[in-house]
Amino acid sequence: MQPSPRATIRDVAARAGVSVATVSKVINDRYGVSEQTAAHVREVIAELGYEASLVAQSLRNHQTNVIGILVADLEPFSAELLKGAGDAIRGTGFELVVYSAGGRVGGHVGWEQRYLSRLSGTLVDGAVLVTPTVVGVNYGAPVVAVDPHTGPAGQPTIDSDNVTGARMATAHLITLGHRRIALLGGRPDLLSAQLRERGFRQAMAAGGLPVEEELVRIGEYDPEVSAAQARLLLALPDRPTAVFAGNDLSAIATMRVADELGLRVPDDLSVVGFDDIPEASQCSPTLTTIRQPIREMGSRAVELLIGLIRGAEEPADTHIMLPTSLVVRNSTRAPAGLPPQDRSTS
Amino acid sequence: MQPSPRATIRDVAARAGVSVATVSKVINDRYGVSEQTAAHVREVIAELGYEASLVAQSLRNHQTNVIGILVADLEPFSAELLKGAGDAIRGTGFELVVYSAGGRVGGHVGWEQRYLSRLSGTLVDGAVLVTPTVVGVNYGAPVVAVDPHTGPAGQPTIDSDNVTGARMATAHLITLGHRRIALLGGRPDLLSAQLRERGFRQAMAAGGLPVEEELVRIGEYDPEVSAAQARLLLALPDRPTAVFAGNDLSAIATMRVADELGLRVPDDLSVVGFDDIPEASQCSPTLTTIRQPIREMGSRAVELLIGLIRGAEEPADTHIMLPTSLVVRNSTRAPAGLPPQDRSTS
DNA sequence: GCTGACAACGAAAACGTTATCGATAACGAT
DNA sequence: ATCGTTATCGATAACGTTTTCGTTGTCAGC
Repeated sequence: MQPSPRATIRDVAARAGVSVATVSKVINDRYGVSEQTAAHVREVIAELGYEASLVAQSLRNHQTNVIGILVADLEPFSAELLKGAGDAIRGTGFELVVYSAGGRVGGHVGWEQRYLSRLSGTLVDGAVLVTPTVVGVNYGAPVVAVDPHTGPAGQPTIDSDNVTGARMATAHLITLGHRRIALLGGRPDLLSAQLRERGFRQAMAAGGLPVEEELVRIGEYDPEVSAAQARLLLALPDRPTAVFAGNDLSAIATMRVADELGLRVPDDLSVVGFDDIPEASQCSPTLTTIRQPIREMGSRAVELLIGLIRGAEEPADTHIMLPTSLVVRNSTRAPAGLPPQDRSTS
Repeated sequence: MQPSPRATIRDVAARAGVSVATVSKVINDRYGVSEQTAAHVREVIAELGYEASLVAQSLRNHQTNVIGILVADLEPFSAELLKGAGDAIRGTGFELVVYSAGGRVGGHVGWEQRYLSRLSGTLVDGAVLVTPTVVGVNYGAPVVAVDPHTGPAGQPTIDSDNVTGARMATAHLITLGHRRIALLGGRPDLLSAQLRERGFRQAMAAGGLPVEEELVRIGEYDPEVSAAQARLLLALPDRPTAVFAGNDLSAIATMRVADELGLRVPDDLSVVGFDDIPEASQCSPTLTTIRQPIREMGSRAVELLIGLIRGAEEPADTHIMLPTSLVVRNSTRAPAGLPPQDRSTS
């Protein structure tokens, strides 16, 4: 017993003894059909288990009620962002489809364009681009960028306050009494990495501390690369007493390296991360970090996008910047020899 | 300068001086058009930047070339599975759309049905269900289940060898010399949790060890719940020297609790997990665990599904079971007082 | 009993494709 | 010249909707 090949609007019309136009009106709550017949049609619809074909509707209406979200890879940050996007989309009548480039982006600028040209206007009504390498391109469909590589220009953008966050992280370490503070930066081509480095330097300057370039490394936001750099840092003759890592993944990798080398966190080394991904509160020791409201960034992105799709005339350079905050956990402490002082800075 | 409203096949036909039928044939490499005109049409297509409307094609062809993957939530396991699915789908001509229930499933049996009825036959050609609560339902479109709650029945299914995995994990601990071994099980309604408990009991029996029911707890695969249970376990007067956790998330939570209580892993407590999610090799200490080939499970699922969509007549009870393996890292050791022995069991 | 207004409904075009099938032309064989 | 064959191409119906607009019926008001 194979299932009957799916009822169409014509089947419903025939069965209810009305025209397809009437059925359509009932479905869409359009004016011009008596409550009596409407009720009857609804009965038949339920009886047949009819559901309108999204494909046909899309063709007719020139919109698919689907929005796409493009990510380079599904690391914890993207996954968290997806959750936020998923939260925001519920109840809006839109569906969310996720495209992952599967991590094979590899510094390839413009990966998102390949996807979007195929998709836009035919499969999705708009898209959220996560960490796009290119902004300002006209894709023929609304697009909002989250945490883009390049500065906000031409496209609505969402990110968090990277500069202030980095400043808070560094100030926290300085307040604890650290003086030799290393920076394990992100990928230099990413705007967020540049901003975090800027915040770091600002805080160091404000604290009257010189930035020793020897202690500024590039971890590329990647656990492997960061681990290698951490190994170098901690092998230095006059090694840093604290590390500010560009993201939590790097920070966790750093803590692991410290552990391998017999250094205890936070006793021998303080570590601060950035992002506050779920793992930050799970690992041991739990990680002091800068919280980005990742989920909210996801939510706001789809809300903004849906607004654009519905025709809202946002200025092209809308830029939503969400606040960051310091979350103090167990990976930071005053350096050996100093009594612990202030623990709250934010 | 707004973008011209997207070229249609008719525009191409007009510009190239041929009929739409001919253009269609060129696009789909159908027989019946001379190489000359084909070349010319291709030129015009490039010139206009024409891309066929996926929506119109879907309506006409009764297939969307999209497959859906439904997950309850985006925890690390699902995310990893998605990557595998993404790998497998590249180059097949299918697109992958991800639906996440956003974690609000909450033991609600049948959440997947709501989604699928709207989707199948209209937005997707088939679907992969991750950890579905219901199997054997006819959705009118091909479906394959990954790691289902209930036993394999009526639907092609993919999972890993949970029983053997759990047996290996437990045997590893027994070989190290542990005798008081606790089980921090998963959600009792999940088949995988039941099978892992079975494997645990088999290994204990094989080792001649009694299972003390006091040491068998339910962690529900959830970090919070597991942490609470771990606290109880480790506060026991005669506390276990080793814990076999139902998944890595629980194992990591257990290690954190141990840390809080001043117990050192692996010196004072050995911990084994299950899954081998990326975090398992990142945390400190790194986690001894049972590796499930999660990505491969994702790949195999979409391969199987695409086969079904293409008309392959798989028997409805196809059941692919992938092997598990023991990965020994730094969270296990012989109990205090005993010299370390065998470290390799697999 | 007419007219006008209004509510309820349906016929048909359109959205952008693809498949079928008939039309035309070219050409070799009879 | 006629026929059959083959290669190339185009007109058209269909896929399942929505929307426009015309048709019909009803009824109040004169």
